[in-house]
Amino acid sequence: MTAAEETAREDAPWGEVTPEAARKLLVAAVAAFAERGYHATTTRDIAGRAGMSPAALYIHYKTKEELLHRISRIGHDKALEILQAADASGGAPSERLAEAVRSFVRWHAGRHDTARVVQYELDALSDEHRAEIVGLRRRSDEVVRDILDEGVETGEFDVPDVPGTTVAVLSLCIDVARWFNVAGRRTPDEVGALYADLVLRMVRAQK
Amino acid sequence: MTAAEETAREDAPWGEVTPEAARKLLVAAVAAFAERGYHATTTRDIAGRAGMSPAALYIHYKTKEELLHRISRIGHDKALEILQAADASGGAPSERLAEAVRSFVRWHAGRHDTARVVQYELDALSDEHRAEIVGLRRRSDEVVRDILDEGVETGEFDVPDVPGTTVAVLSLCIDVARWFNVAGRRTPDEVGALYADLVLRMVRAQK
DNA sequence: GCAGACTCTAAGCGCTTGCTCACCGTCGCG
DNA sequence: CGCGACGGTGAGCAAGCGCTTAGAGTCTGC
Repeated sequence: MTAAEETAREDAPWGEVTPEAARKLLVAAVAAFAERGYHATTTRDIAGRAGMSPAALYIHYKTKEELLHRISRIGHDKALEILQAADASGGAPSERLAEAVRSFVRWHAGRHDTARVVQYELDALSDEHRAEIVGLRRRSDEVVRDILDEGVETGEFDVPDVPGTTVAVLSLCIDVARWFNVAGRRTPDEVGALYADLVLRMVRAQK
Repeated sequence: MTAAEETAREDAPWGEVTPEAARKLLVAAVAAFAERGYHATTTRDIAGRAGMSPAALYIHYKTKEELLHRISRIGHDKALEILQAADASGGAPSERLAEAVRSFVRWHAGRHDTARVVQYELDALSDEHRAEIVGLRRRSDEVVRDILDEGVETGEFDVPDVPGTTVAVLSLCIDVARWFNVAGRRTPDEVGALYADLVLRMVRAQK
């Protein structure tokens, strides 16, 4: 992939899904799952939104659950990538923590339809697929926990309970996908900034 | 209702639901909805868990959605009551905020099956029922926002964005229902104490 | 001791669901 | 030009869904 193609792929969220018909179906499924939930969405609904017949879905995906799995997998990869990028950005633990929260929240707000499916439809996955996804989530956990540990070590943070605070920070960010509303007053950037500040207060970061 | 009956009702979560068969069906529905979600749960599943035939459900409830509505209504009443009780307990804003978070979180952890249904199945309600529930949620919002406002006024809190912080505090508490696991290491009391501390840090409460 | 109300069941109706299959148009290629 | 591969459709199947109905058992009040 050239640099230009890579940039285009970053800008177009589902650029890695080909051919185009498969991507159209997947985008339609994200919208439907986010709006009504996985179980309340029918294959006819997905195909209809994509402007295709119900049978077309089964040319590109074996089952409806495979569609959910592909969405969940790509979304979790993206979420982990965001946290890792923030961690790799360098700087003091407090800077990296703030950047992690800011960008993680921005994604959950800006792509709240995708995030809602990714975060709240785990139970609908098959046992194998769920196990795979849970592994990715554990790695996201570790990125945040490691930053907190570092900050405690340098004395920058005052956190008596690192595992508990890790859960709370991630929970706070993830739940943005549930309540965020495009019609609301705040932009994803604003929510990201607010939440980064709140989390720095939680760990009592010393500048 | 005598004081003794009131106490008994408090201890038994669904004590206000009568007759017993209706309560058994409702308890079964809470378990099933929490485990698999509203749409993935069948009326046969609910009746089976209650040890009854599918038709029995329709003697006590007009539809499956009415069952969800009763659960949601009772749960939201309880949630609001918890927050109001904390607010009415007197004391400084920081004490009332801590008590509100502590008891609200304790409920979301201890009754995480009920809370999960109450907080995450709103979309499955009919338009009228959802509107009623949304009204209750707004009142819960107001309790927390008022405490924050008071604390800012007395100078006890340092909160630049009260509406945003209100959303964050409630979101943090509510999401406990999603991740809390009985098999996990923490008790509801412990999570409540941890979260009360984290929230006091978020508002930079001065003792 | 029996009428009537109440609670529950067995059976099943009409419909929707996830998914399949026989078939068809449109390409690239020898 | 003929032909196989590919990506699509219309129709429909088996299963499961929410919910209904006819009738049976039980309990209460007179």
